[in-house]
Order: sequence, then structure tokens, then C-alpha cells
Amino acid sequence: MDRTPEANRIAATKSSSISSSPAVQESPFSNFLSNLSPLNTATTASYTQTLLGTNLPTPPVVFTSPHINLQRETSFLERDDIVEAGSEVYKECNTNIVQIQNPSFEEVQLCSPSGCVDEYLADPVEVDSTWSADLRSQRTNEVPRLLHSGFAPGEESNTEVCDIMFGSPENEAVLLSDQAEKNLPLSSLEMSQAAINQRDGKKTEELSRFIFEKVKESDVNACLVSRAQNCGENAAKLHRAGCQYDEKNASSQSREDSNECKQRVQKGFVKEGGQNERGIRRHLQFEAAKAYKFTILGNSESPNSLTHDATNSRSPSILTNLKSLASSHFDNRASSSLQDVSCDTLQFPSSPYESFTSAQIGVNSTTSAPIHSVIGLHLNRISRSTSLSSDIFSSKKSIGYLSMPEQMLEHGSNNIATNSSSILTSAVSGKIYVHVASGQQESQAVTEANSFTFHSTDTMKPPCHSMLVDQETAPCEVGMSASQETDEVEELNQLSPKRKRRRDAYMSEGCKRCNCRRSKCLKLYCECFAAGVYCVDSCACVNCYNKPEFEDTVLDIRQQIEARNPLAFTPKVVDNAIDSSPNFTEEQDLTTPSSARHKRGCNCKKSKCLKRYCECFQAKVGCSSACRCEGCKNTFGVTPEPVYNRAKKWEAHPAEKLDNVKGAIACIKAPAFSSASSSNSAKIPQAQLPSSQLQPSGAHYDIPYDDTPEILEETSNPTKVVRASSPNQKRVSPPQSRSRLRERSPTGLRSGRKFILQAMPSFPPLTPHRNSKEGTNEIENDDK
DNA sequence: GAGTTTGAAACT
DNA sequence: CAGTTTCAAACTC
Repeated sequence: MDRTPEANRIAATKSSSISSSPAVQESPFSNFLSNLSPLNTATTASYTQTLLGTNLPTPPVVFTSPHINLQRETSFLERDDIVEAGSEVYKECNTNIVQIQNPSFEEVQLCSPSGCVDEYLADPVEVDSTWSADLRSQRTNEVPRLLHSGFAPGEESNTEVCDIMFGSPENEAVLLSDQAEKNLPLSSLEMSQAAINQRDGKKTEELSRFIFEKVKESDVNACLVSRAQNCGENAAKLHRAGCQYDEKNASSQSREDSNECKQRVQKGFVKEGGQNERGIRRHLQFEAAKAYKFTILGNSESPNSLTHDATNSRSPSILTNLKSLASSHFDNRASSSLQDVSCDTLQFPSSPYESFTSAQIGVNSTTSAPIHSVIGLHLNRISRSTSLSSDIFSSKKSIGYLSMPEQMLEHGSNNIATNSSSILTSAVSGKIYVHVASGQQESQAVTEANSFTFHSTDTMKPPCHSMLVDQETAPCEVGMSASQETDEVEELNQLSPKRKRRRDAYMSEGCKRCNCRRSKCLKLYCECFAAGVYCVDSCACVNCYNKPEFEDTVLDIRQQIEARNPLAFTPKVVDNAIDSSPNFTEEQDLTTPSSARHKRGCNCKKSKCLKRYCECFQAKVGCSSACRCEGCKNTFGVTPEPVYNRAKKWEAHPAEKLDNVKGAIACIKAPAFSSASSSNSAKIPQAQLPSSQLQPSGAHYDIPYDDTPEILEETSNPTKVVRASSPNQKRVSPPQSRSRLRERSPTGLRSGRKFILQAMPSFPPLTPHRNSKEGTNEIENDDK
């Protein structure tokens, strides 16, 4: 492989350290590939037929990846999500990110060093961001050269989005079109093949070729044409809104940029990266550096460089986009400051793994497959990603994706106008990708996470709904309920001048700022570092090393931290609805919109989870059984347990237990006061409802006393109720363990709530009155 | 703005 | 693994 001197230098520098790393003996990614390689042509054909839904009478193909089970009856229902990149639609869809598929390497992450499967959340944002940033500076047709020769410093840092994706206007089609095939601006699948050949010695050449041909031949792309058009129109509206906003509010510089933005919109071009993208860029900076090194190191060794990293799953998507990242990701800051509007790019898998996995997604994209949403929420960001199987959306749901911008325009136009909106519909599963962001009021949650997955048209939440993680980072209120908006306003009004200033600075900056003084911004104390971004000039940190010029140091430190805690850089807040069990049913649909919960839970002692000291509160999620807080009064209530955690109901969070109790009471009272005894069974599910379904969030502590809880609680707890306010004050087992428990017995957990009913006396005995919230404490006193 | 409080992260 | 220290954000005055 030809390498630039710089590439060789970095490769030499990093190879030693990486090779000596004990934690990265074997990359999940390489495992994944190695497990793909045994596929022979016949299997490949079968598999491809299966995934492409050709309905050939081939048996399900066992795709022997240890992490990806493709043995599913499936048809290529996700074909709707494949867009013919070279189509006219794409030429017109300048403002949309249309990503066929990033590899859903969350599955690969299953073998992260931590062994943490369920809790770990990929950050598709980084993928997206990487893509986004990368694509700006790299034309697709550069990929082959990059793949084969390492990367020279990039020159094209501001390539237009559509140029990037489809080639310049004179070099348009890229992917999955006949034209692409002929002109060879290297479609993703071709890139796939090229890279696969390089890496695996053409082991999967046949597969790649077959998939490519099949996809090309497929007519499924046509159906997305109209969607893409809508996407483009809506995005353009949003962009214009953003430009208007900028014109109205921004500085003269921004105004100029706005004008330019407008011009570009009018021309059908969109500038990359606005203020709001700064966060994105910053966020991907680490990844870019890694990716750069990954590539430079070469295929044989590079995977290890990412193995330990939480982002290893993104490496494939990064693979072909490295040059520009490496060369430009540090000067993004400057460039982004001049850019008001982030418009969408069309993203396509360009790495072999990406393409290949895209196909896999297709396989998994069956309507029967449950949606396993994984929402990762940093405190300062939210990222939704989907597992391999969670990337599955029915075509119906895909429609929801595409309709989102429109919905937002319809329902949140005011907010869009007054608050920048940033909408990024996760393309992890190859969905139409819409990222509209503008102006200075971006959401940090968006800019740094910027990846969302919306599950369905029916239950789809505004993309920012769950993004309002940080009151300082929540400008994206599109689609918020009136009450939410009111809350936000009140919250703003209640801010002290200082905090307002800070918030303003934050908002204007559009990214997290730190004030570290002693940590050199190289510890998790540093919010920037913890968020995986470099500090920016506006940070007030002292002796900061979290800067691009200390890239190696940053990465080394990061590696060390991840070696200590592989999840250190993963989102702290996750969605409950990550259950991947086949029992995914209505229950997840019943979870609250903010079904997210803090992954590790808080440990608050004095703040009662009522202040932002509490990470749950800060993330605006309810405390869960993962928390070990004392005297929890989290106004966001109690986050319902994930399905797979319901066995832990024995020691559920007190407030949640109360909800369980009330549900059970309802069941009891139903037969008692109704002649329709048969309704009893119908009532049971109510007890199984997530607590938030029984009580609105925040109302948990206002529940009037009911004299049945205690007996219910005690009856339902085979083990003594933990005396603390939080059941996990003395954590029995780490969340990982519970996750594994779920894996072993995914179905037997809901009995926890049923057990409440089954073990409940026909008529609850009289028990001493006690406050529902402080009940455990009173019990404690009684014991004394 | 300075000082205090808080809880996560880091350390022992 | 528990206890302690360090740290920076959140908060108060």
C-alpha cells in the first residue's frame, strides 16, 4: 500500500502501541469479517436472494457471524429504503442525507471488551458525523485511491454535499444506478468490492458482486423517489427557515452567511456545517483521528486499533472517508463558524463492510422483526442508534422517517423559525436521512449526537422530544407539547442572569464548553472530553490538552479510560426500548416518550435527584432501578424498566413500585366492584404497564395514599425490600449482568409484575398508613 | 464573582 | 470493592 509519509509516520507511531495493547487482541470487526469470509458463492447467492427478497426457494442462510444472526425469515422489505442515488431525485435532493446504510455494527459491539452488550450503545452520530464531515471533503471517487494508497492531506474540504455523494453535477451518479456502474464514480458496492478484495483477498467478491447486481436490478428504489423529493422540499423549507432566522438574529457575519446560505438553497446547494454542526464535527473528531489511523495502519492491523473503542462499530463507515477527516477535522471549527446552515448530505455506504451490512440490514428488515430502538443519550447529547435488528423498519415506518420533516414543519414551524432545529433521522438502517440544522440556537443534543431514529409513524416523537436532555441544550423544541414548551420557558425564565449568560453562550456556541483547570481536559471530568469532542476556543479550560494538536495524547488517554471502562464514552442515557427479545410487544409502545433512562443510574444522596447534580435529572429522565439514589424525588418520575429488566421488579424503584401497586389495586378493585369478573384478566396488563403509563411523569409522589401498597410490595418482593430509596443503593448486580440475564431468559421476566397479582391476597389487609414515597424509610423505622 | 455544594470520576 | 480524594459542574449568596 502506498502511503504518504505522514501516513507512514502515524502508522509507525501507532502500530506499536496498538499491537502492544492487550485489550485488542481481536477485533470484533475483524471477527465479523472473518466470519463472513467462509461464505462460498452458493451461500452468498442464497443469502443474497434471501435478503433481496427474490423469494427463491432457498432455505434461510446461516450467516455465521457470531454477532449477527441472519437466520431469519425475511424479505427485503427495506428495499424502500434504498434510493437510487443517481436518480434525478437525488440530484435534486441537495439538502438531504440519504444513507443507504451504515453498517449496523452495534452488533459487532456485542463483543466489546466489556462484554457489555445491551448497555452499550453505539453512537451513530459519530458515524453520521463522520460521514457528514468526511463526505464534505471527499468525493466518492476518491475512495479507491484512499483505500489503496493511504491518505494524503485532503484538499477538498468544502465539497458540496451532492457533489460528494453523487459526484459533481458533471459527475453525478454514484451509487446503484446504471450510470454509476458505467461511469464508475465508485458506487458503494463497488467500493465494497474493492475493499473486500483488498482485505480478504476476494473472499467475498462473489457476494459483493451479487449483492451489487441484485440491488442494481432491483426496482425497489423507485418508491423512494417521491420520498426523496419530499425530503428535499421539506429540508429546503427548514433550511430557509434557518436562513431566515440567521438573517434576523445573527451577527453580520452570520448574516452574510445566511445570504450565502439562501443563495445556495436557491441554487440547490447547501453549505455544510453550521454552528450546529460544530458539535457534530467536534464530536467526530476523535473518531476521525482514529479512523485516520485505522486506515493508515492498514487492514491487517487496523481493526485492533479500534477494537477496544466504543466506536469500533463505526470504523467501517469511517474506513473510506478518512483522508478528509484526518486532514480537515481539525479545521472544521474555523470553517463551520462561517456556515450557518447544515444541510443534508446523501450518504452511502462506501466501505465494503458498510455495503455488505446494508444488505444484511435488508435481511433483517423484516416487518416481523421487532424494533429495538437504542437511544443513547449523553447528558449533553442524545443519540439513537439501532442494533442490527433494530435497524429494521417496515416500509411504513420508513415513510414516517421521511415525513418527519414535514411533520415538523407543520407542527413546529414556529419553533423551527425561532429555534434552530436539527433533525437527523438516523440512517443506521439505511433510512432517508434528514439533517436540517441551522443557526446558532442549535441543540447540543443534536450537534453532538445528531442521530435519531423514529420508530413509527404512529408513535413517532418529534425528533427533539427526547433531546431535551439538557436545559441548556434544548433549543430544538420542535414538536414539543405545549406543556413542555411552557416548562422550557419557565425554566429559562428562572435561570439566573449568570446562567442565562452561560446558556446564551452555550447556545450561541452550540457546543459544550468546559472550565477544566486541573484535569487538562483529559479526564471524564471534562465534559468535552467525555463527550468525545475537542475543546473549543470558547472553553475556559486551562492547560487544555483536549485539542487536535494533542491528538495522540487524547487518543491514548481515551484508550486508557476505555480500557478501564469500555463504556466510558458511551451515552449515559439509553432508551428502555432496547429489548431485542421476540417478546417485544405492546409494552414497549406503552413506555413513555422519555423512556430513556440513565444507563448506570445516579447515586445522588442530597440532591434528591431534583437538581442537575443528578445525571438523571439533568438528562430529564426518570430514575430507574439502576439508580442508587437516596430520597429520590426525581420530577421526571421513574423510568420504566426495560422489558428485559422487569424481573428486577422485586426491587423496583419505590415510586415505580407504587405504580405497580396501584395497577395491582386496580386489578383487585375491578372484580370487587364490578360484576364483570372476567375483566380481571384484562386488568392484569394494566399492572404491567410501565409506571409512566399509570401516572404521568412527575406525579409519582403526589399519589394519594392507598392502604394496599405495603402488602403488595412485601408480597411481591421475594427478597427483602432494599431499605434505601433506591433499590440499587446496594446494587445487586451490574446492569450488564441483568442484561445477560435477559439474554438467557428473555421471556420470564414479566412475571414479576404478574407475580404481584398472583401473590396478592384477595383483600389487602389493613396496614399502617405510610407515605407512599417515604414508605421504605418508615418501614425502616418500624424495624428499628 | 466568590464561595459552597454536589456527585461523578479517579484513586488508593 | 469500599472508602477516600479529586474534580468540575451546579448552585447559592
